[in-house]
Amino acid sequence: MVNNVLAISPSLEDYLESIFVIKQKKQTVRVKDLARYLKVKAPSVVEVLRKLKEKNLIVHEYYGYIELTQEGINKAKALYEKHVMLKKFLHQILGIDEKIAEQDACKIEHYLSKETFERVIKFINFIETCPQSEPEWLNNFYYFVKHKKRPPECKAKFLGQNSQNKTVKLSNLKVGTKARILKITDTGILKSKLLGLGFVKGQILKIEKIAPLGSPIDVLIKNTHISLRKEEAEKVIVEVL
Amino acid sequence: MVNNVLAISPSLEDYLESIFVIKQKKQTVRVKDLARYLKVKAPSVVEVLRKLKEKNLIVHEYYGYIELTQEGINKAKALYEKHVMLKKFLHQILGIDEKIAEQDACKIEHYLSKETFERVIKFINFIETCPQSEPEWLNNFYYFVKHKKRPPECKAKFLGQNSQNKTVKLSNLKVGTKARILKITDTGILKSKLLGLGFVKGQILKIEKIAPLGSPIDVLIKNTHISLRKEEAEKVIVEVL
DNA sequence: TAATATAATTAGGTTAACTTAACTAAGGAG
DNA sequence: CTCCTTAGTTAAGTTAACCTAATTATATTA
Repeated sequence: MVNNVLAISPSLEDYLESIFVIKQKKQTVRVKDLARYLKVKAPSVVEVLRKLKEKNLIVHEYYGYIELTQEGINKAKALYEKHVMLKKFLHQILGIDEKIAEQDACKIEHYLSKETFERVIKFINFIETCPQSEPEWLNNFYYFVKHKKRPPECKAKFLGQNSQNKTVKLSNLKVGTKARILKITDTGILKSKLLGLGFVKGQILKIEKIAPLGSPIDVLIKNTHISLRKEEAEKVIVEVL
Repeated sequence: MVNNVLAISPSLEDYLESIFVIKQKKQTVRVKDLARYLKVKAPSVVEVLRKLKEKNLIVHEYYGYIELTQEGINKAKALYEKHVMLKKFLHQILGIDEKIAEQDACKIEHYLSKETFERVIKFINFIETCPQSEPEWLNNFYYFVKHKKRPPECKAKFLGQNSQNKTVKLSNLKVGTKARILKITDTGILKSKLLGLGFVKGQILKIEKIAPLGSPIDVLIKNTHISLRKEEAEKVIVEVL
C-alpha cells in the first residue's frame, strides 16, 4: 500500500481538529486561541500553520484569522467525528469517566485503523438500535464492574438449557453448525495442544469448512480460524447448538 | 498529579517490550535482533539502549547480550500484558482481523489510560465468564456486522414485554428506579432541550438522587449524570422497569 | 593465526515538535 | 496622532527519534 500523500502527523491532526472545534464555538480562530487550546506557545502554532498552509488545509493571512479550506474542513470533520465516536464508546458504553474518555479518545484517534474505527461505530450502532434501548447484557456489565461479579439472574439460565441438545464428536458436525465444547477425550500432548488452541470447555465454535475427504476441518473459535485434522476433531465432544 | 518519574516514552516502551518478547522466543537478545524486530537501524537501537541503561531497566555490556533488570522485567511484562489484552479485545471480541488488531494494539497500548485499560480487561472478563461462553448478544453483533442488520429473533422480544409495566411521570419515580422513556409531553424549547440531553424515546435511565424538596432530580443516562428540575421531569413519561 | 565477515559502536546529520527571546504589526486610549 | 498593550512573527536553540558513513570489536574459517 502506497502511503497516503495526504496523511499528516498526529500533531498536525490535533491542530487541524482544534481549529475546527474552536471555529464552531466562536466563529473566528486566531493563533492565541489555538495556543491556549492546545497548551503550547504561539511560535509553535505559527510553525504548524505554515505547514498546514503548504498542504492547502488552511488559509491564514499575516496577523489575521485562520480559516479552513474545503479540504481542511473535510479532514477536520472526519477527525472530529472519530474523536466524538471514540469518546462515546469509552464513556457511554464502557462507562469510563467522561474526562478520561475525552483524554483517551484524543490520543488514540490518531492511531486507530480505519477497520477498527468502523467496527467501533458498528458497535455503538448495534447498541443504539437495540430494541430495549439499553440492552440487558450491558447493564449486567455495569453491575459486573461495580460489584465484581455477575448479577444473580445472569447465572441461572445456562444450567437449564444445556441437556436438551445433541452431544456428538466435533468430527461429525456439518458445515455451518455451531456447538459448545463439553469435553476433550484425550489426555497427553493432543489435549494440551487443543487446549492451547482455545478448545476449552464451554467454548463456542462454528464449523466453517470441511475439506473434500473430511479432513482438515476449519473451525472458527473467537474469530480465529483453526485447522483440525479429523483425528483431532474426533477427540472433541461437543453439544450442538 | 506529579508526572511519574518512571514514565518512559512510547518509543522506549516499544523497545523494552520487544526485548521481553524476543527473550521469550530465543533466550538471548542482541542489537541486531531488536533492529530487525522494530525495523530500525542498529545505531538507533544503541542509542535507546543507552537511555534504558540510564533508567536501570536493562543491563548491556559492550558488544554483549541485552538483559532486563528486575525493574525492566516488571515494566515490560505490564506493557506486554496490555498489548495482549488489547489485541484480544480487538480481535476476539470486536472481531477485527488479527493482523490489524495486532497493529492497533501495538499503537494504542502507549496511549490508553489505566482506567480504560482496566475496564477493557473487565469487559473481556465479563464475556469470558459468561455462562453461555459466547453470549448471544455478541453473536448477534457479529451477525449485525456481517448482514448490516440485527438478526430477526433479536427484534421480537421488545414488543411483547413493554405493556405490563407501569407508566408514570419521571418526577414520580423513587431513587434507584430504572425506567424507559416513552414520551415527552411538551413541544417547544423544553422538549428540544430534553432531547439534546439524551431524553429520547426508548432510552433507559435511572434515578440517582433526588434533592430534599423533590428538585433537582439527578438522572443517569448513558453514564452521564443530568440534573433535571421537577417541572422538566414532569414532562417525561416513562415506563418503570 | 591471519583474513574476513558480521555485529556493535561512534560521529555526525536530519526532521518534527516544541521552547525562549527579541522583534514587528494592529488596535485602541489618552 | 502618538503611545502602549496585545497578538503575531522570526530567529535561534533543545530534545527525541530516527538516519548514513566510518570505525572498532568479535566470531568464523581458510
